Amino acid sequence: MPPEALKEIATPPKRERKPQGRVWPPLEGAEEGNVVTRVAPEPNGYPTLGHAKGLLVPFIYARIYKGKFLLRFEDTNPRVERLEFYDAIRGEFSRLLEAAERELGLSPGKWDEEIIESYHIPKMYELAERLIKQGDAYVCTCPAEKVRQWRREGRECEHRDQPVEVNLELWERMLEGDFKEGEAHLRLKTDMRHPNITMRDPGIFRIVEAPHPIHGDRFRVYPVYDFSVSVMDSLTGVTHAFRSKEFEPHVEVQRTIIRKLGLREYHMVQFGRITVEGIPLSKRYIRPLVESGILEGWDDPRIPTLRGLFRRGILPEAIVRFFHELGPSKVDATVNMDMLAAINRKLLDPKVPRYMFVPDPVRAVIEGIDTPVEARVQIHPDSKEYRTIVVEEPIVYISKSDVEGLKAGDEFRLRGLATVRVRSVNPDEVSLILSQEQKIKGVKIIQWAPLKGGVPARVFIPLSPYSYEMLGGYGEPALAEMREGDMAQMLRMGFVRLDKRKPLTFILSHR
RNA sequence: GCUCCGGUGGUGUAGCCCGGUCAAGCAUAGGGGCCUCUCGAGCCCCAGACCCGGGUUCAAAUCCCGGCCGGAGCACCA
Repeated sequence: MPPEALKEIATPPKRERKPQGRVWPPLEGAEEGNVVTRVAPEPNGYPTLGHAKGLLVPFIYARIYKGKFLLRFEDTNPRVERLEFYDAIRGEFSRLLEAAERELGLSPGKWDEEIIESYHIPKMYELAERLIKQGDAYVCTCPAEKVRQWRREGRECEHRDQPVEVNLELWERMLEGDFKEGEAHLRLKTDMRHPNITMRDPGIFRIVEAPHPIHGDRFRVYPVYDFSVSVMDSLTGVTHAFRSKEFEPHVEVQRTIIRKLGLREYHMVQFGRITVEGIPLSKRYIRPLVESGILEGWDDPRIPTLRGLFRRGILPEAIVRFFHELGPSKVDATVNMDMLAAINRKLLDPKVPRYMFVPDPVRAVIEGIDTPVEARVQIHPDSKEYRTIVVEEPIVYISKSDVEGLKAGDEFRLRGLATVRVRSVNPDEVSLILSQEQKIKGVKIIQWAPLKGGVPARVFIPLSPYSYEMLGGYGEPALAEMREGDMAQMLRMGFVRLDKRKPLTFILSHR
């Protein structure tokens, strides 16, 4: 019997491991090559982690099935939309998609086409007219309050049965500007007693008297969400329209619109929203914090806007990996930053240089060391490259937290410089003496900075949207050569991104 | 209240549609060990879950019924 066979008998049970890596569930009705998906953000703010899911889920499916992916701006509520947000969305989405191509091999890492919904408003007017002529839509001039109440009660108002000619004329007048905002809207005629209240003659066009960021005052009648998505998705060839699940009750409305217009149908897929443990994701909560100055801005590293995350040093690649692993689940997920951090760390760890930074510095005088002396520190544990630090005087900074608990006789090593023994500890100065035996193994190794040449720096530690900690101290001279945006690991502290050079300020990404 | 959707280890997910191969996979967090002139990293190991109750079946995480719990929506916003 060959030894391998024996071994098999001896240790049989080990089951084959299933293939690693996340495999996404198949998309209903999808076939390779015929899938078209889209992301449809409203340019009304800076995109957040929540938007990243809305971007990545349809993108990933589009690429899995070698289909098309569209970016469509849903800019049909001019009151809240601003030009700067179109660009912010383009910019942040691009970084994510490029990262998706690099990380997951989903190519091409960009959208295939950009559509701005507001340019299609004239087409939507035509369709509205068609609905009116078919008797499927009517102009209602009831006040909002009454409509709300009657919808709830399932009552039909007097406008519902107006003749087509009257509706046509009222519609014309809406377009012409005979009505003010709120005075008239076009409603789809469905069923005022439908169990799903959103289905009770939903409004499909309304008047908005606010300048549009692109078109100014060209339009005053705008389609309502349910109408514009349905029409746009159908007209642009979308096969699978993704939405976070709060839109679920609208599926029926949208399907009805499509059918009444005789347009092409498509799949509607819902996915769950994500919440970051304790951190507000929605603009509603973030905005007041920004406006009150509690946050530095929409790119504050304490909030999960994409720009905030990037500024904090979370790589777009990490965000992409994160959502790829989360999958398209319909369950609302509460995630903690630990997961994102863990992914980011794995990306950063192999390629980011190491530096020494001493927060809360305390002077340490070393007896018995000949200065000047050159310390050699490894730039990265896996590399053979070293950096030298010139120590001109026998005095270095070490961190207060390392000093605490030290007592005479304790031994530790100043990384790359010397192994030392404690002679005495005073509140603002530690007295050290060079150890006889310069051992490295078995002793605690700590970071330090030279008294002369040490670079003042600080590290911003995000704690919550409302709080942070700022650690000041000295770092090794090489910190002065870093460029804004560079990533590094501060030894025994964590990964940081250089936020700005004057004063030298790092942001702690995570440990 | 009404409509819809979900409930798999501490957390997030895979599996469920097409019952068996699930003594349930992966990740993260937790515990232990090893390695390392940093570490909360890496490597190895350990522990940890199918909401409850019925039913169908030789067989149920998977199908059916009931319950419980959770989420979303109920705007002339998206």
